[in-house]
Amino acid sequence: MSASGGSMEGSRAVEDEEAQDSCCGDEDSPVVERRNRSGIISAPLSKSLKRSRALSQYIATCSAAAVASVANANRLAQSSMVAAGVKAHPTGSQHRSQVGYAKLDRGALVSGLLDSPSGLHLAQAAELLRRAGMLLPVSDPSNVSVGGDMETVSASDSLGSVMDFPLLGNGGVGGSFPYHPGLFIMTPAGVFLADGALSHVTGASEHQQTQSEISSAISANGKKKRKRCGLCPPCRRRINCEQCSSCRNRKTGHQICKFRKCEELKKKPAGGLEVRCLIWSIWPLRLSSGAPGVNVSQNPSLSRPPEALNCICVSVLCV
DNA sequence: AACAACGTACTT
DNA sequence: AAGTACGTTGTT
Repeated sequence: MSASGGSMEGSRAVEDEEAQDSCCGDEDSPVVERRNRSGIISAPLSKSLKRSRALSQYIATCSAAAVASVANANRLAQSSMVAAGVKAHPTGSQHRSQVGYAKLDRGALVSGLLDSPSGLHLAQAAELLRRAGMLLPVSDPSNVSVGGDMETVSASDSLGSVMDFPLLGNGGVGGSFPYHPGLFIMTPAGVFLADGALSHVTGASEHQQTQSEISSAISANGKKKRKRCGLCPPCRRRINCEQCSSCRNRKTGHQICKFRKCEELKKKPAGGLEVRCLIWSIWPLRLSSGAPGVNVSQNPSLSRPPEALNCICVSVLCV
């Protein structure tokens, strides 16, 4: 790149700063004044954002809080389902989509997660799934049938099936992962498992601890303000440029610096809530790496970016 | 579509 | 209460 010019400076500055952050980590290190090439000082954001972690940590170091969050989300999602008049039992098509978890290669997904542009949620999802799979035995075969006759799945059935998501297949000690993909919901606050599937492994205190977080992530009327992701380059930028229109018009505009505007918040919220199903989030990873049984050329819809898709189960939960 | 201004949720 | 910043709406 030999391009130079005034308009490029801003984005280059962001990239430079991002490069710095990514190599040094952004953990709770002492506040050290850092400047990017444009001389912009990095300053702390809110406390909540201080706790952001490097993506790899979401894979390598999983906390018990993740499991607690899952348990709390269970109840919430369950009540949502009840409100929507939806049963937690899988439908026929859902049943078909469950078979075949075990065929998948776990390592490939994990590496894919790490490479994902929306890595945080995917990494969280991966860890969550792995943990849940290790913690729990298959609960109720009549409720969720997994790991059986996967060979009966047709090519057409593979559209939107879970057979491309290895973590759902090899959960660990217990063998096949016992939860229907529709039970997973993703929110800006993380990935959650619905339908009380984990309620028996966590205590009431943990339940209460994260209840407020869940409520924040999924409010009843959907008008809750979204929060910045804290991980994208703009979010990691820590000082206003003081030159963009937002900075210049801060008093009247009430807008964050344009260089700090979260990439996620720039996108339109899907269906009032930014909730996507794990499956669709991981989808492109498997497509790009040659998902077994998936023929993109015969199914053009498969090549759509996951951002444009919302999981069916999410629609049920949020509509 | 980009921008500006305002209302207001949320945080400190 | 004051400051910050997201969501919405009107204007260009």
